[in-house]
Amino acid sequence: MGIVRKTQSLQLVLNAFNKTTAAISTVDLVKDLKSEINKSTIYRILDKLTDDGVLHAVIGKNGVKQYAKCKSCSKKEHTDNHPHFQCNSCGKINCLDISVTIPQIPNYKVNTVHVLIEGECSQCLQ
Amino acid sequence: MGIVRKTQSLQLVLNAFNKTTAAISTVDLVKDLKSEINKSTIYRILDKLTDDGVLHAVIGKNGVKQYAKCKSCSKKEHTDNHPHFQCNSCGKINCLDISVTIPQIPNYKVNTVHVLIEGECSQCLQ
DNA sequence: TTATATTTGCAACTTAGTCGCATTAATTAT
DNA sequence: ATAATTAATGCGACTAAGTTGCAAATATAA
Ligand SMILES: [Zn+2]
Ligand SMILES: [Zn+2]
Ligand SMILES: [Zn+2]
Ligand SMILES: [Zn+2]
Repeated sequence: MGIVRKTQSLQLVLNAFNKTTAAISTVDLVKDLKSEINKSTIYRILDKLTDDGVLHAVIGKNGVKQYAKCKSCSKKEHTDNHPHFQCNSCGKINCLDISVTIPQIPNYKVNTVHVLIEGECSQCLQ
Repeated sequence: MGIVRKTQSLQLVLNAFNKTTAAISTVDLVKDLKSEINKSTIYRILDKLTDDGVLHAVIGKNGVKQYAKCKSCSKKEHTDNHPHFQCNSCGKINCLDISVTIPQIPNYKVNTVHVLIEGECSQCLQ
């Protein structure tokens, strides 16, 4: 159930993600594109792009979902499993290129690990 | 702004958390106590218990907030910083007694690390 | 250009969470 | 024990995020 047709709405959404390396929250995206795209459409496009391995969702520290570009994922699977950093000052989330060691836990079968690091980003530190 | 008076509603909420080691979502708590406590009251009590270091909030994989008992926190600070495990089958979140190594990241000031491990819990593996 | 199937906009809806305010109940003082 | 004080509660109204069905629009294939 991914993207089939190259529509104007799709282009606008993709443009938004090409303007920044940071993740974008659905709410912000809906606000930014309010005059051009209906919110239902935005939600639907984000879902499809996630299915296609173009975007991945990140849950921020307050439980707010944001989306960011994938680097090496496909329709088949999201291989792109990395930690994220969220700044306490500006709120922005960025993907991190470091790897996480998946801990083993007795009696549990570990599947995926979500790591969200909180702090101050390079922009805000200056 | 923590708990000041020992009310019936407070007791009911505390009882709910004493019945299980797992985290409880606000929605479930509101449902379970619907006949006894108004939902506004539940939200307010959860906030206060969090301020008091009795409970801590955990954001689940879908961004849903859940609460779990703290082990060694106080009104002053939540020292209780540990990873959590969420089961893909039953959805339950449990606190983990393992420690996380906080990675250093160039140009960023790291403050807190949230680790959510997804997989199958011991109950569901049987 | 026409036919087709996907995508979109709209409106209505659901659900989580918040807020102000009058009432209730826990605690303190008498 | 009773009254006074003040925190906590219930209620209702509200906001905001996200979802859904369906008719109209638009991208693609024929
Ligand atoms: Zn920042
Ligand atoms: Zn990422
Ligand atoms: Zn389970
Ligand atoms: Zn915990």
